[in-house]
Amino acid sequence: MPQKAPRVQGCSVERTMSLIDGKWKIIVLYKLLRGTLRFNELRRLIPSITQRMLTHQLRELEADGLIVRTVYAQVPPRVEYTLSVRGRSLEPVLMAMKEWGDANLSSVEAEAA
Amino acid sequence: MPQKAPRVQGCSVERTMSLIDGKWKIIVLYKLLRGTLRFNELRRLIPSITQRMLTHQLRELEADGLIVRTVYAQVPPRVEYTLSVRGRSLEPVLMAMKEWGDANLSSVEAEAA
DNA sequence: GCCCATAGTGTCGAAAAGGATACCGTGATG
DNA sequence: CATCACGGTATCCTTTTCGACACTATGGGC
Repeated sequence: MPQKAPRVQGCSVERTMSLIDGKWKIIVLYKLLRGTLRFNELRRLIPSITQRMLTHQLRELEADGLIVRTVYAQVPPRVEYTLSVRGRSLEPVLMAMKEWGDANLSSVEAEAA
Repeated sequence: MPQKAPRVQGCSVERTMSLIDGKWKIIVLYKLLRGTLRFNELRRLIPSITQRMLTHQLRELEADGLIVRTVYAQVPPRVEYTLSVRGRSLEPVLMAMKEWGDANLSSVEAEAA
């Protein structure tokens, strides 16, 4: 691969990781696999995230073209988040993680305890 | 799923992410997919990582049971790192990431620029 | 008039991640 | 005798991450 790295140098795995850095983005993307969600729906699905972090992660995901943010100019504000086509293309990665977690997490915890 | 979460609460994707947090671990695991590597071999494969970070990440991966660290009591120190069985079971996740990166990164960068 | 929900923003500060540099012991090389 | 490579440690520092909390505007319910 030629040295055309614009933001990060390194292999494709390294550059992929730079897009989904932090634990939150993967989780947000995973929750959105099921379909469009509003801001507070995401908050309720990920109880351990704070408002501030969720906002921030959503903005970064939007900037990276992985999700689409739609604002409805209503009296109670309504903002919907959807996976973009590119975001949805991450589905194999997300599903691989979910399946690995389902299959391995309990035993890892038992051994690493 | 019952509330048996020992370290992190949340879904399996969330708990999986807590094991491979940070950009380095995924990359280290990915490099180790090809086979056993020594410390400085890993350093050369991941030029942007510092010694300190590599050491730290390797220790955490070892503590989580994803890699195996073998020390040979030789005069030039020789330490080899190998994926454990559990670490190797992450192969689908790692390969899904690599393939996504290969397929999507250049266009993402073009659009997000 | 006051509190609720929505979808955030702003600020503060702690904690963690990450980088730079120096240092360790050993044996071989020069 | 000085330097090198190996596989790290130790220390210092900056940057980023992340949580807690307060605050915003709007309209509706009480």
